[in-house]
Amino acid sequence: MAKKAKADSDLSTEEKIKEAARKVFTRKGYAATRTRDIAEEADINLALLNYYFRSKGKLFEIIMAEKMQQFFGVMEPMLNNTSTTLQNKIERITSAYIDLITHNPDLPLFILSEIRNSPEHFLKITGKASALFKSVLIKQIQEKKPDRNPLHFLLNLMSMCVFPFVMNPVLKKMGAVDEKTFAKMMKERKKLIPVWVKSMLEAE
Amino acid sequence: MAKKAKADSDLSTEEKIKEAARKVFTRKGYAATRTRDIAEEADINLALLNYYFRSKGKLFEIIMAEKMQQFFGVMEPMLNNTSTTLQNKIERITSAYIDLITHNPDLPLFILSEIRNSPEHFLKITGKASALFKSVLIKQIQEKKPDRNPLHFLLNLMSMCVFPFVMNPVLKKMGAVDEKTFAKMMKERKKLIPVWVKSMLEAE
DNA sequence: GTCTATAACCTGATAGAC
DNA sequence: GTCTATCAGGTTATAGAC
Repeated sequence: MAKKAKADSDLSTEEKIKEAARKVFTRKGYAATRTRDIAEEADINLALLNYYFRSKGKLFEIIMAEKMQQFFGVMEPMLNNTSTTLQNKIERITSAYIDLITHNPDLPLFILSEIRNSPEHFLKITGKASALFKSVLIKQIQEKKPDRNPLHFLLNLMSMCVFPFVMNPVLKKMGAVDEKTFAKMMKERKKLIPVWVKSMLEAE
Repeated sequence: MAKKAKADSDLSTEEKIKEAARKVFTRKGYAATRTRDIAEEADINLALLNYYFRSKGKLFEIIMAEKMQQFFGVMEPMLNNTSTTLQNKIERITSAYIDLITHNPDLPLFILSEIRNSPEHFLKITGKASALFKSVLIKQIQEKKPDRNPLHFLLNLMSMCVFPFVMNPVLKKMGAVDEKTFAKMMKERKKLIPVWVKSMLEAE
């Protein structure tokens, strides 16, 4: 991720196709995407897509795996870090999610809707739950609220970070926010969400 | 909504098609849905779909309008109610959203992803923002936190109610929750979310 | 590796019999 | 109103020339 300044024409054909596929698949979803859209976006001949990736489905699987890693990878480095406080972990996760999705606004809706439809692509995430529940992060939450399912708080954290981006297109079309206001709000939320989560963990 | 016990065979052909369209469209989205899927689900002949609704697109518009009303209608009755406290409004909105989506699990992802793709279907929600910002609900939030954009709190409320349902398929596939646990958690959240929102409004 | 042309298939929609 | 048969158009994928 050091240098992303390369123009499309500097990339190999294969990478140009992948870059175009990332863009089109995440924006429109698998079903609404035509291989022609990808070819056009990549500025290459349609036949080359099949030459490099065999099929639309194969290309999709590659992009999907990549995007799932991106989306779920945010929490991973924080799970078993024993040298940070819970509050610090929450701050880092908040910041990482808001930064990631700010630069990939289509990511959450893509992941969440494609996972629901395609029963094949998450063999890679299956079974990660045990690792989650044995994590340091979960233990730190349980110390604060031993009688409550700790998933509640993880869900709240993710909800408040991710869901506003999912609502953003709707809010815009309602005229409730413009792009500038939304960006400003999400920047504010980097500070606010950790405060809110803390107050939730102390509530009742 | 008094009696939903009618079997499919009791419904008119037109209503059977609409019922099937609700199910298939909300589950798979517009692009991934084939008119043949709907016909099969409705147990009718494919040609009848066009006989009653002219086209796939026309049928979709009907279902979409219905579903948008369902989704955004939840908040409407609370917006300008002058005889309830903020806390009471939050409790009612929470309860209404969780009940609605419990019975229509595919609703949020359907609304949110179809709105992003189709630039035609929300002429009906466009411009509702002014009504929102002039509402009693917003004023009551501003009384509590005058210096903060009140949208933050509405977003938090919706996030915590809606987003867990959107994550549910993922959580299931990870093995993080089973159906029973999830249902139990969402029932708990009816009580918890209002408490959490209250603590957020008093934080800092 | 890249292109053109086309095959093979799928999907929405309709014509016309009943 | 409902059915069968079929058309027209679009989409993925490949064959074959360069």
